Amino acid sequence: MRIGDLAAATGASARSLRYYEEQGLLASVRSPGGQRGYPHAAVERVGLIRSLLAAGLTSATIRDVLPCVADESIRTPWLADRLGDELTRVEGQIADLHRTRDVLAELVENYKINGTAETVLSTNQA
Amino acid sequence: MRIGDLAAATGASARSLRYYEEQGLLASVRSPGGQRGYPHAAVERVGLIRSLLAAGLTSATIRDVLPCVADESIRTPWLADRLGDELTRVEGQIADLHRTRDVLAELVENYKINGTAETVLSTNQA
DNA sequence: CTAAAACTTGACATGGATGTGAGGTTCAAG
DNA sequence: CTTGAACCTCACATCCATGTCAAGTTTTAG
Repeated sequence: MRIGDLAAATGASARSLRYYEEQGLLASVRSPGGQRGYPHAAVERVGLIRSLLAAGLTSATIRDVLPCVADESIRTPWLADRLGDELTRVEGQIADLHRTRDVLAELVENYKINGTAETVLSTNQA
Repeated sequence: MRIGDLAAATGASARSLRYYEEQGLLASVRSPGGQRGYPHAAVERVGLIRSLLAAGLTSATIRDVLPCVADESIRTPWLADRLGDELTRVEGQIADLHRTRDVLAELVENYKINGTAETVLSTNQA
């Protein structure tokens, strides 16, 4: 598939797909004329990339952590640690987000009951 | 308390606190000489602001959504919707993050077992 | 009174992913 | 062959919370 198709299939802009490639996250084979071609599996790959980006991983981190693309498996224990760290970070992020959600829910509640939102708004540490 | 104290108490930089004020998120009373003073409750307030920022709300949104600071209660139904939207968004974000966490966990697992991470890496839609 | 620490405003810099536009090439279809 | 859509590369713009630096003022402690 060509870049436009992949963009349509993933929701990522063509610009972003080129960027992912530039960052070493996504491979493509070029047509004789120089245009990018992607295997069908690229759709999932892009989904993964976007998820990780949305989770706050930086493209450099993703490159380190994501298997292959370029030079397959430089499996250092350092890398394993890295992965673990990111996992921990994301889990913390989820916990924080949970608290934030509760705060928002509380706001919504107070909003409904009286119109004055007597915000208690406790328990948050960024 | 003065800005330095609040910064120390919250982990936010003085720069950020001034920015929050500039954006209408945080109030202060000025000393005769023009320096900012905060009530004790500001600590919690800043915590809340930071949580919401971390959750991806923009400072403009927070201003809209957070009770008072400036003109208390312009309680339009529009605002209630807004709040609800953000709540929904954050909940979606949590769900996505959950999936991402699982993916990361999978990576870590594969990493431990064999050294080759045969990434299946399914089920993600940004 | 004085020096140091803390604060003030203002402006410019940063990062990271993405948008955007120019100017040119390739591809698919008539 | 021709045309228009899709693509290419480069480069600069944007967003938004923060960092950072400069030059000046206020506060606090000695």
